[in-house]
Amino acid sequence: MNKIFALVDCDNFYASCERAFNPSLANRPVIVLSNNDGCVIARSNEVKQMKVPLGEPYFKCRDLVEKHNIAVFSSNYELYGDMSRRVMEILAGFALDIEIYSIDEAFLELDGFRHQNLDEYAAEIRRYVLQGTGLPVTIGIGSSKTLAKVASKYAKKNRQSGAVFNIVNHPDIDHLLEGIPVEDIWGVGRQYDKFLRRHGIENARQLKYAQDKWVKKHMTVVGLRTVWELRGKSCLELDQAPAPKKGICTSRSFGRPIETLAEMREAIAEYASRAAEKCRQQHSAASIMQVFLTTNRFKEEPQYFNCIQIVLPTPTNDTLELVRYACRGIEKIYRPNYHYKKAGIFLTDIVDSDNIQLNLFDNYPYREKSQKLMRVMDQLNSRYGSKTVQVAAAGTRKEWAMQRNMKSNNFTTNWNEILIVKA
DNA sequence: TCTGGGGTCCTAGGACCC
DNA sequence: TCTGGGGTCCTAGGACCC
Repeated sequence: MNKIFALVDCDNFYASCERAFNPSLANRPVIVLSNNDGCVIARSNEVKQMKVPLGEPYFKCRDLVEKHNIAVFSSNYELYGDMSRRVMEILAGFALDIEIYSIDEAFLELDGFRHQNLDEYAAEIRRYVLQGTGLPVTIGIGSSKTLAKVASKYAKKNRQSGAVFNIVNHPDIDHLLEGIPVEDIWGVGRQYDKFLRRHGIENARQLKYAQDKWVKKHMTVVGLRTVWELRGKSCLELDQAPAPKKGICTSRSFGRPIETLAEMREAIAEYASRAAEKCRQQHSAASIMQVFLTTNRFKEEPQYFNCIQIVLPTPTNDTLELVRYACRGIEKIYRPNYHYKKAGIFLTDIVDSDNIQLNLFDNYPYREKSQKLMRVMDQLNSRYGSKTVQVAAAGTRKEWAMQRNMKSNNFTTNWNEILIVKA
């Protein structure tokens, strides 16, 4: 029997999160910017209609912002992360199996509910999420994850048909697929779009009936799975317990160019401690650390990029240890007289932290003590907000830190910033 | 002035082994 | 002239996702 998947997708997630706590935005166009207030990464429907593309540099749409009185926000990941958690909690109550696919999307397996009216069931999910969080969602239902994605895309593009679209028993799926351009299919990016169009495949229906052999040859087994999924044959299982990450990256552009080693050391210490935190969160330890820095490639000035790989004597997730190696690394690749734009840390060769092979010549005498310290640090930061406790090497003034001049409050995670309702 | 950040999977080809 | 056959592991690069 065919499976049944639902894709629940929050509408304009970041923009909607801002709206949820600010009723005056209800009828005002909203955009949310990337780190450093660089690019537009979320747009309310009004802004989408103005044809502001995703990823547009902010400075290029300033005029439009002014003209249409668009509300602009720096990204507030603490808020979005917490709102996401709330949405997922509600969704988990509606299905036996759920895959949290991204911050604003989840797949539900609805096989067990096939005897119900799925459209009504989905509408009910939607009402609950809206009531519980203030966030609108769109739900697509299909017999494979790819078709569920297609259905949700269709619902978003054809608003008049509602925020729920069920493709499972659609009388003429092929006709519907004909109206879906290939680049709208999950798994078809820019390159494959160009390639397919060169070969006369322009919509989902044409891809659905492409030859298996040809697809596999040019789009690997990944592409072939997409094609089979379009045919309604489910090839992608629900992934309920995501594996720990195999690489952990923390990198950011600076609020202003860095021109001294001292500041660069601070920044890299901060990124290293953030990477260590992420590592501990998933109970991992890293065997290799890469440290990199770069100038601004958009500017016509001397360019420099470099990267150094450090093999750690013993796999570790210890902030103090990682910060020490990171600083040593950056000192080796730092060259004076450049304007640096960005730096970062990449941890790889990740292993389970409960299962670390200690080095016979382990030169870190405080390992056990330090682990206790890390636990306390993590607890404090989780309870009182991130960076309540941090390493001194990361500095205190941080004039290089990213700019978030238009950030909203952390309404749900910080008592001091909670929403106040006036009588 | 101003251009984000963090991941996954697959394949081809080279090194190396017996 | 002729120069095996079959593996595995690793890496770089290319595609994709949000």
